[in-house]
Amino acid sequence: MLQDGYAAVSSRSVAAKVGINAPLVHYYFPTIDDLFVAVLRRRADANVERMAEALASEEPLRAWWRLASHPRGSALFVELIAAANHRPALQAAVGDYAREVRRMQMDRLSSLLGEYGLDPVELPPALVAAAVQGLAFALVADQVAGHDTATDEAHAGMDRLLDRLEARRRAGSAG
Amino acid sequence: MLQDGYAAVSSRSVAAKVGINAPLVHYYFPTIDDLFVAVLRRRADANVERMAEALASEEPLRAWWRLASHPRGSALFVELIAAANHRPALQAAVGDYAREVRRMQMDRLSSLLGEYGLDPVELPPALVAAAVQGLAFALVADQVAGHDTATDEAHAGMDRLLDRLEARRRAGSAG
DNA sequence: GGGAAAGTTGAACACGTGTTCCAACTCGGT
DNA sequence: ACCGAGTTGGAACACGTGTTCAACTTTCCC
Repeated sequence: MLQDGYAAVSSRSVAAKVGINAPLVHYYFPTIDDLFVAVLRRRADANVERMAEALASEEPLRAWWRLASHPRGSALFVELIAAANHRPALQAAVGDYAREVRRMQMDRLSSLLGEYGLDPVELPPALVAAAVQGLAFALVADQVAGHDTATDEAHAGMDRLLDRLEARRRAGSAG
Repeated sequence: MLQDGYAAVSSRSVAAKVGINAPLVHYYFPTIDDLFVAVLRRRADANVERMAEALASEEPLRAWWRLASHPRGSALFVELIAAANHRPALQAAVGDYAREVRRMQMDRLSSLLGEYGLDPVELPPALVAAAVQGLAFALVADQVAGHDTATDEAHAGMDRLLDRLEARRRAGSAG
């Protein structure tokens, strides 16, 4: 799926990949949509867990960013989101997942922004959450597509920004 | 394409849409890839122009944001980017376009960040550009997919943030 | 061991796809 | 009138798709 895009996923192609034949994948996943939804759910559940850990960790923002900007993980979600475009069942599942994660992030941010020295009025949680996620997606998407859009610079800039923010939070909690 | 996703675009479907039949679309666009590339280029050229205007306008950041967060425009690009996944020719064209736009944005930002009272060291142009674009994409994508991820809140927050930034720039240029 | 349940397969159906070939048509210029 | 270039349409090819069906094999329980 990461190699050839979601469009290359068919009952026969995945059957060949795992050494069985087509009808058997329909035995386990009656519909191809079911297959996609299962893949999404598996990955989504794992990610919700990891996101919870990240947000509860020592350096929440950095951990969140590391998770969000992880190439393989995000690339798969990009693919699934694209596939969801014309697959209502998958689209609904993606929506559920997006809503859950977004809620987690916003809840945590509401108490976290102050610690990082950010004004929650100037930068509301909904905006920060969407920005972090969107930025990560943009960078990952450009990276996997091979577009040369200064992603290195952006990544480096984000790392430095995180250094400063996490330092500010440490200083605040210490003082 | 916006209704049914890029996967619904076939020689026959577009032929039916314009009241001709399939071989004729191959007469004009020998390959379906050519069709996609043509659509991309048309839209991309228009967008490059609009982006140039936006960046040169009275309130560059707000204009940029308005352009980037425009639902129909961005939704089409989301679709094209997804389609590009397994269409090398289209992918290359998307890359060219992304690179051009990103360069425009970064060039302008390098002289603009200071005017907005932002530190170009703390927030390098590459990061800001990717963030704006990524945020817009995330919001538009969630919106068109119907995911309820507090996009209203995020939009409102961004509007207020832009108000403050543009005000700051006005004040700076006046004083 | 027997029989039921679970698992697995080959063949096929109907369909939509990109694309090609060729015949037909339109239409402007001479 | 006619001819040639540009344009359009019908039919078809080979292919991959989702899915179903009936048959076969394996596994497991009694």
